Amino acid sequence: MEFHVSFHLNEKVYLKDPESSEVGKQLIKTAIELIYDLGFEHFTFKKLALQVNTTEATVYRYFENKHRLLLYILNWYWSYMEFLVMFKLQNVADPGQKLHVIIELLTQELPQSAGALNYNVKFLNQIIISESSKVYLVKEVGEINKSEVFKPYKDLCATIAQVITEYNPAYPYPRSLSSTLIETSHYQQFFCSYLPRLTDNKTGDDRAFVVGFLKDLLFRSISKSDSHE
Amino acid sequence: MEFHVSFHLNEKVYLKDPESSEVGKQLIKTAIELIYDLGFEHFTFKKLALQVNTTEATVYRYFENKHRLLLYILNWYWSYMEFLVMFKLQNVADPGQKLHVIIELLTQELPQSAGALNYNVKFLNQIIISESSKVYLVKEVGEINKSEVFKPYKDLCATIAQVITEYNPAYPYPRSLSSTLIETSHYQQFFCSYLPRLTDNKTGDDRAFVVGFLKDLLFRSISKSDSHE
DNA sequence: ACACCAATAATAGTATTACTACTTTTCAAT
DNA sequence: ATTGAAAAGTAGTAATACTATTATTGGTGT
Repeated sequence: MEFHVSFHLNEKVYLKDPESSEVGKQLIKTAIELIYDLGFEHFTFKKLALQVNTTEATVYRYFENKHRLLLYILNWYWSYMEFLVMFKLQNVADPGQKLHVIIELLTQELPQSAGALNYNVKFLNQIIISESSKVYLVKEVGEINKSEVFKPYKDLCATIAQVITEYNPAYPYPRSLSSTLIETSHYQQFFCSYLPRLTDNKTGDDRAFVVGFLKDLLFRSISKSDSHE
Repeated sequence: MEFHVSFHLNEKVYLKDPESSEVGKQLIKTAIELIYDLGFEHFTFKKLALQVNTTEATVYRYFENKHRLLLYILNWYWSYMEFLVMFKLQNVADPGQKLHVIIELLTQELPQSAGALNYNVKFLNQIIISESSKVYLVKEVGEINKSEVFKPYKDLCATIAQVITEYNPAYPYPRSLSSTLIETSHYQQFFCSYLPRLTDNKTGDDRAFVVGFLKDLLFRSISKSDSHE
């Protein structure tokens, strides 16, 4: 079965919807490749325009700056991730089982098949891991937040938090634990690759290690046993 | 009692030791103020030179680029934090008590009195929270890591991991948990300030909330009770 | 078919940033 | 005083982040 998913991303992220034109779509696809190749700080609109065989001015008609373009990519990712969570939890009744599925989704590579992605999933995943925190760790975060462009992240976080509360209604930190799981999934994978002494990964399989760590962290935190002291 | 602490930071972080001259010291002190005011992306050597009444070329004689300068500040912070941990654990025997002290240190503001800091501690703390991950979330991380400039972070992480192992020798993720505590301390504080819906903070006191969350996370993770399922 | 208009794209800039090469000054040792 | 090394300043360049202006296209109405 083939199907097509699309989200209407907050219009304030872009100046002109990149989905509305062929060049626009090409820009996103190529941006993902370039950000992966160069890293976000070395990525420029000039290089992007060159790669897509258009001009810098054209790129600026779609996005205010490269930060907004990254935000667009992440909005897409967060929306897609929440969709996947909803979808995969459809017929799972047990909240514990739901949480297992969620951890796998947060850590495993996006399925290339599902959804409507011509995007390179491997690259997209690396971008999520290495660059995502750069969209909010900026001086302008307060201003940016006013335009609701972090809503997909907050929604994803709220969705996970709800399952946590379902599992253990008495747990007092469902949202903080959700955001911690998301962030920890990213930088523990990053650490495994580049600063392994910040982890305990002995195996070769980074993802498997991170899944193990996250599940331990999650289920011990929300277990209904009495407090520790 | 007044005392003076100093660390010999890895020479590969700088081109010329800023501690070796009056201008150098002024550069660090002013850099902390400017990075706090402008955010790291808007901070430039030109602005720094202007503020210190010197020239851009002089700043470049101390640091290869602004990324290295940030790395210097963080090296200083990590070294100082590890010193504080060692110092404060001196007469604490119980590993559980030790971990309480560590969480407080990781989350509370640095004591202005202790050490030899003319640095503005309030600013420094915000920089740690908002900018620290930018020193390793870069394409060049592998290359940078070779010169051992992340050693202070790894050491701090190892020190905390050791206390965790002391508390529960069977716990399989002491290092990952340490790095998670450090990182989580930062961005949960950041989220409390700017994206509060990613947290469960209802009180006004961000730090107290984060301390509570981290202690819960830590002690539930390493409690010796049987596994959850 | 042709003029007209709006949307879209390309050209050609500017200001700032990141960095470098070269020159000048300082200041201690002869 | 003279010299030579270290430190600091001057004056650039190339790249980046944008912007204003000019050209091009493509669809309407007559």
